[in-house]
Amino acid sequence: MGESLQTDLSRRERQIMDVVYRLGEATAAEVMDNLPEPPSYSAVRALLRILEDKGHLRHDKVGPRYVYQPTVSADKASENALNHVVATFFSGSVSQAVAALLEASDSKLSDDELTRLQQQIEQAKEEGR
Amino acid sequence: MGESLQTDLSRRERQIMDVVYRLGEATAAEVMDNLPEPPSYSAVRALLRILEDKGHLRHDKVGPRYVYQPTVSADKASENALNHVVATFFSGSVSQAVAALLEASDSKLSDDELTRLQQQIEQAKEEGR
DNA sequence: ACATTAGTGCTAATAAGTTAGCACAGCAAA
DNA sequence: TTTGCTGTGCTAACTTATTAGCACTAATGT
Repeated sequence: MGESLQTDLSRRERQIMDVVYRLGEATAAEVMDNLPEPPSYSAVRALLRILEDKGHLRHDKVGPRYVYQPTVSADKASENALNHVVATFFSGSVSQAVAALLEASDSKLSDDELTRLQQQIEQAKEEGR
Repeated sequence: MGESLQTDLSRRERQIMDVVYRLGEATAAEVMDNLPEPPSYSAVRALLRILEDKGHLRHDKVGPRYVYQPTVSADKASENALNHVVATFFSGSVSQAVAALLEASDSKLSDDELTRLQQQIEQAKEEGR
């Protein structure tokens, strides 16, 4: 088990999980507002319940309304998502994926960020010994 | 328009596109072999035709059979996929995403690969001025 | 030429996903 | 309390996705 999100979920369910991860946690109304081709409020609520049934979400009741959160931490989920992309498009090569990430968005990365990355890589090297 | 793959496609359609991207190109039989919970051959062919109708795939006829390829290059598609993950899980921060990539798989990255990455970052810095 | 094999196209049935809309519960303001 | 607002639960319709199965075509070997 592992990368269920990519494989198990229907179109809408995935869209909703994406929104919840983007926001960290979200109410039905917030989810709806952040959905492409927004469906009805009722539809969103139904989907949220289904996702909870399937174990992907849980909710706290805060005030009168439900606030949904992922059951799988953002860390794990992002790791799964990245692994999936790496496997699908980069033959499992993390370094190629990183290269693509840098290339696709070189203008967006500040000098500071690049320097920070270099430090992280340096660190990874040291830990590797 | 842009990141349609993440948003537009149904579960099976997405699975199939993933397989085609993993393999670069594929026949119906190859797609079927690489699908989770493999559906019938007939089902796969139907889906391939639908994906072609929607403009995500095209085929060459090689010998008696069709070989399907993505209409969107792997480069573009991977860029879209990465951007989507970055937006969903890392608030748009490429550097955070790279960090996660390095961390999740530090054991898998060789010293050589890390060095190569550092060079790429160095290059990105220079291009940025 | 003929039979056989391996492929595709298509249509109709089934299954799954999605939606709308009504019923009910809680809370706040009059 | 009663009214109105904002939320949820649920069921039944509906739409879309998925599947099976049969008809057809092209290539291959005899």
